[in-house]
Parts: sequence; structure tokens; C-alpha cells
Amino acid sequence: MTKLKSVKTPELDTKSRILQAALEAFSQSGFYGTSINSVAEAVNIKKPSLLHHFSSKEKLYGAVLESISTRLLSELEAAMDSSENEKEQMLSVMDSFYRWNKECPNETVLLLREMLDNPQRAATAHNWYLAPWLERLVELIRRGQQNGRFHELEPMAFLYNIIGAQHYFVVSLPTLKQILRASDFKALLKQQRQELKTLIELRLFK
Amino acid sequence: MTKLKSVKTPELDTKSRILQAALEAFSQSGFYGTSINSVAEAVNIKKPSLLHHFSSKEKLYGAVLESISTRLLSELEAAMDSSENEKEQMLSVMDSFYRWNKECPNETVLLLREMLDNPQRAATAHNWYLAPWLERLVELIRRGQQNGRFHELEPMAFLYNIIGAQHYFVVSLPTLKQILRASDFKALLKQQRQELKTLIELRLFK
DNA sequence: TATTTATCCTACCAACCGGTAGGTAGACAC
DNA sequence: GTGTCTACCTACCGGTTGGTAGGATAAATA
Repeated sequence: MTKLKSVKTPELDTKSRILQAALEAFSQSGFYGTSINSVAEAVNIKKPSLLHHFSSKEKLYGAVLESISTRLLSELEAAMDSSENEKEQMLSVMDSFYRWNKECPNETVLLLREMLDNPQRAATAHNWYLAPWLERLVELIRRGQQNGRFHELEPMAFLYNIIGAQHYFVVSLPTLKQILRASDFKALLKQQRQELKTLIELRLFK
Repeated sequence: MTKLKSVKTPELDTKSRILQAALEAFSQSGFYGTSINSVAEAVNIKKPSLLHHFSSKEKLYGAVLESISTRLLSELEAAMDSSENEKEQMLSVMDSFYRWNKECPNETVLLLREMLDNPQRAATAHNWYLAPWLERLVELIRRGQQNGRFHELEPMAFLYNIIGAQHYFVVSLPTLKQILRASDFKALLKQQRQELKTLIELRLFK
């Protein structure tokens, strides 16, 4: 299966390009609002050619979800290894979460959609995208509490509010962008980020 | 497509029953994932009969959105008039928001879906569902700050995080319910609510 | 050189979609 | 009675959907 690449194009192979186009389509219009035909057109191939790579629409959708999930997990690992100090780890993980939201809003939106469309599948313990995040962070907070670095509080409840605030803000951005003037919008971006950090420090850190 | 639960309130007229069934269907499956036929079946009439009451799918969807929007606004008014004290008003409005989330998760979900599906329409200044909420609350916080009752902070950024946390939590509930044991789930409900209140008090109140 | 394999195509299908045409039955007015 | 209105029906429409059958092309392999 060795691949001889005669052209070192910056372009991806067809399969990857399909995945990329599908991510955008699904995140913008949802599963039912997206036709595989439109995805195929975005990659300049015909529908049956797409179905050659992904044998059904569901499979394609599943592949998109999985690619997001694995990518997310690897980012988490990286963020956790960056420090030993609980405070810094906490901030580092939240930072990685923030960076993901910012760089891949499509992925953020799609995972939220999946939660709305299919709560039971989204929840199948092992592949719920937030599960590892929460698990690790709950652990982290418990550790910090034992070391006397964090205040006493229910880790899960606290985390869910923080993560929820961030998540919701990201999916609101397109709407907010249309309501606010460009300058206000830009200011809000900074303010929200600072505000969230303040909330964490105020509530969690001693 | 799964069959919808039939609406069984014999007192409502057909039009209201359609609206009710449509709310449930749209919130569960989104606009494209819902067929007007399935809505018609849920109220035990045929599709053309539904189209007699609402001349198109878009009109039906619009009617659902509007009914939610007006209901929301009137609840806000009621909550604002309950007190003169800024702190109590703040808590009262957040309480009304919470009660709405709890009693009508369908509406919460549908409005979030609308924001994902159609950010530009969701944002047309006058009918964005959160606009009056935010407007009034920003005003309220500014007043509280002038009176020295609230800390100095950017009202919009603060509010968005609080509202986002609450909103996100509500739409996650079906997923969380499947992940957690029943007792843990119930506990989390209480903890999250308390945690959010603590965050508000800690960050906003002097 | 012959053959297999990967990739993409045209042509087609049954099922379902939103919506229309046209008719029936009952309630009320005159 | 006759006329009109509402609520609902059956039958049907054109268009789109996800998916299949089978062939063309070109490269990799034997």
C-alpha cells in the first residue's frame, strides 16, 4: 500500500477533502439539512463517487464525528502534560478548549448539534466528546482541593457551568456578529474571555 | 422516522394542537428533520388538513417561533416588576429564566436550534429572543453599579457567560441523564443551580 | 503484456418531500 | 330549500432524497 506521491500538492486526498466539506455542511445545516450531493459538489465529484469512499450518509457523518473526537482527545493530552501545578494545568486545559473553539467553530457547532439531534448516541459513554475532558478536569480539581489550592465546591457543577458558558458563547458568535457593531463585537470577544478567566479564579483558586 | 407522541389535550382546538406537536417535533428533529406529515399524524389529521391551518411548513415553523417569543417576553416583564431592589430583580429574572428552561426545555432547544440553523434570521435585531433579556439586564446591572450595589465589570460579557452556562446545561440534560446514575443526575441538577447562584453572587454582588 | 484495483462516471430507482386540486360533510344564514 | 363557510378528506404532482448497477479510465501489480 505504499503511496508514490508524484505531486507534493498542499491539497489533500479526496477522502480527506470529503470529510472536510462534510464537516462544514453538517455543522451549518445539520444531518437532515445536508444532502450528500451537495457535499460531493463541494469536492467536485459526483454523488456515487462520494459513496465509493463512504458507503452511506450515516457512515460519512460518523466518520466526521470520529475525526473530531480523536483530534479533541489528543489536544487534551497535550494540554494536560504541560505543567504539574494544578492551577496552571486548569488554565492550560481551559486554554486548549478555548483555542479549539476559536479555531474550529465548525466542530464545536457540530458536536452541539449531535447532542441536540441524538442525545442517546451522543451519550454512549465512551464516545461522548466531553467525557474525557470532564473526567480529567474533575480529577484535577479534586487533587487541587486536597492540596489546598482550590476552594471546596462540586467540581462537576462548576465545570459544567464554565464549559457551558464558553461553548454557548462560541455557537452564538455568528448571531452576535450580526447584532453588534464590528468594534463592539471585537471588544466583547476579549471581555468574555477575560470575564470567564476571572470567574474561574474568583470561584476556584485560593 | 419515529412516530411522534400524539398530543392528547382534548380541550385545545386543532390549530393549537398542531402548534404544540410542531414545537415538539421541530425541537427534537430540527426543521429539515421534521416532516409536516409526521406533525399531522401526531394530531390525527392528514397533511392537507394541516396545510389548511398553516399554509406552508415555513409558516408553521414561524408560528411556533413566534408563540415562544411572545410567551418569553411576557414572562420577562412579570419578573422585572417583582421588585425594586437591583439584587432581587437580578435574581428574579434569572429565576424566571431558569423556570422557563425547566418547564419548557423544548422551547429552549428549539431557539438554540434556530440560532444554529439561521443565525442571520435569529439575529434580526427585533426578534432575537435573547435581545430583550440582555437589554434589560445590562440596564439593570449598570443601575446597580451606579448605586454601588454591584461590582464593576462588563455587564454583557458577564451576562452572556451566566446565561450561556444555564442554557447549555439545559440542552445537555438529555445527554447527561443517560450518562449519570439517576441519583447523581438529580444531585447535579441541584448543584448546578446552586453553583450558578454562587457565581453570580460572588462576582456581581458587593 | 496482462490483470487487478482504485477511482470516478452516467443512468437509474423507490421512497419521501412539500404542496395542490378537487371534492365531501356538517354548521349556520336566509 | 339554497348558498356559503370551515374543516377535513383522497388522489396526485414535480422535485429531491439516499442509494444501486454497471461501465470507463488509468495506474499499480504480476
